[in-house]
Amino acid sequence: MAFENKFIQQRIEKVELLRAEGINPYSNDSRRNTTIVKYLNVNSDIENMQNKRDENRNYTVSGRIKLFRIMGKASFIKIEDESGMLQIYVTRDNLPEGFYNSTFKKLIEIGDIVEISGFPFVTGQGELSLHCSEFRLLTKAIAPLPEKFHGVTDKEIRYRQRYLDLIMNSEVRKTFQTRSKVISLTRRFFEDKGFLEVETPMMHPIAGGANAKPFVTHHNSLGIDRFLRIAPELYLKRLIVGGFEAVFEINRNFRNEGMDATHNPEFTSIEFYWAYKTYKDLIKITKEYFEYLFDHLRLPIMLPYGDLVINFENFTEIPLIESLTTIGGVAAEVVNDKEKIIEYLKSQNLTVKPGMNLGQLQGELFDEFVEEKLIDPTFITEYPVEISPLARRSDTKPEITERFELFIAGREIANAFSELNDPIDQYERFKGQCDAREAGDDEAHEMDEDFIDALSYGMAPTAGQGIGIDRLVMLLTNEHSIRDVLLFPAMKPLHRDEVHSDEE
RNA sequence: GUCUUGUUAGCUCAGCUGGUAGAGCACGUCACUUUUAAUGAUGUGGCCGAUGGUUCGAAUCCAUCACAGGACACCA
Repeated sequence: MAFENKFIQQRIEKVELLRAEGINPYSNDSRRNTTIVKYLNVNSDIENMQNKRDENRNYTVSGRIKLFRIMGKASFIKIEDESGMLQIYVTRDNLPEGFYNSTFKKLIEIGDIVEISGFPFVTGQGELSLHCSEFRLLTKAIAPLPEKFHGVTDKEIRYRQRYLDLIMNSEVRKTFQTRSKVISLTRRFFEDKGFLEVETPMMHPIAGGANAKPFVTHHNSLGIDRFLRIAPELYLKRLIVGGFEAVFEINRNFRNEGMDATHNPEFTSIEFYWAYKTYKDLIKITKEYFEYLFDHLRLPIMLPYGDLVINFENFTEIPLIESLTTIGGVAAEVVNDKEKIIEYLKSQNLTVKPGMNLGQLQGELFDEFVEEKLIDPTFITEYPVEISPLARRSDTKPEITERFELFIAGREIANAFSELNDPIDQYERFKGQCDAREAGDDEAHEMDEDFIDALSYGMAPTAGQGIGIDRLVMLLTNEHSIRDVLLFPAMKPLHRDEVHSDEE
């Protein structure tokens, strides 16, 4: 039941006492005329003044009370707004008769949002503060804040009640400010290159564009199911067919899979498609993009990430097959022989799913022996065609595709390729995926005949790329769980009986 | 999905081999007009995650479940 907690009860009584005194505990007429950081900057000259004060200046600031120190007839409190923290000096004799003793000391407390007017001065301890001459309550908090020193550290509380985390941990706010900047810079970078931002459907009749299981939702008036999109790829390519030559979309994808430190059911990506370009051009623009981000976010080229230091001037390129031997340490005679790969994987105590083709086995070798070793930014190129159902074949080596994935800190950050625009080849590859689906691979692509129709009208040679924004932000903010870069990460419901279940 | 660790006051945490539950902060009362997690005195505050079991007796031992963290498996 709401409000049953005894501390909350106590505070609700204070709300009633305030109302009885004619004070609105949820006032709506804020008169703030500066932020805390501006106040601190504008008044930084006070400490050089003779009395360390200037009673002719007057400012009104607002914020949440974070610390409350009563010392008889005077008090120090600290209030915090989005910009920073400020100390306020409150004395009985500078406030209306009786206010200090009966209202300020009794009914105002940590967590309340207040508005204070007064003049700047520097305390004996040397802290620039505000000498209060007018004190107003703006919003009463009836729930007590967590402990002032340790704050809230319980991850479950931090994720489920993110607002509390944000109140108590100012560095969390910084992470999300950085995230916002990354998205805004990404948008500006591509716009400046002439890309058009577009929005394509989130509800798909066929979930395509990636190997993943979709969420299903239902359209009542049509009486049909729809899939939450797993990727915008096939729609963006239809736009290239339609004549747009450079498009991008920054938004959510949904995948019906497990959750862990690097997976949330909904995640943000940018996908961009660029006509008359190849994956080689994408490598160039990707390097440029990182340079742009690092420049505008003022990040060091030698970026610390956990125990690692990543050198963002050391971008390298290596074909996948080559990486298996030079980085993965797999013998050269093994990597192109299906039977030898199976033998090798088994010798390393790895289970091999039956029925895998050569390309899939090479992918397995890469995942097992190479991926985690790619710390500095590495473009792995030339992917086997079997694991790249939407990518264009190399003109000289038809068994591989013009594709790369970018790895940083042992993790995939981007996936890109010259797009397959041969409608018949695309049709055959979809059919291959359908066979895999029949054989039990529930993440294989489905046939999308409308997309084949689109390609039949001719899509200019095009290169396309997707970048996982969440993982990119993790990297740039030195966070190691995707939940720490999502404001409201997916959590299981606390009480099963409060949610609908289709089990009965 | 598997393994593993955790869940005790609003928050941060103690609680040993089973014997009626503890601290700090917060909150209440008192003192204090330059403090820095202010200080001193004093008091209130608990369905020990849930359900079963073992036992004369369970926060503690056992089982099941829920949620969370970590690792592995799969994926981006």
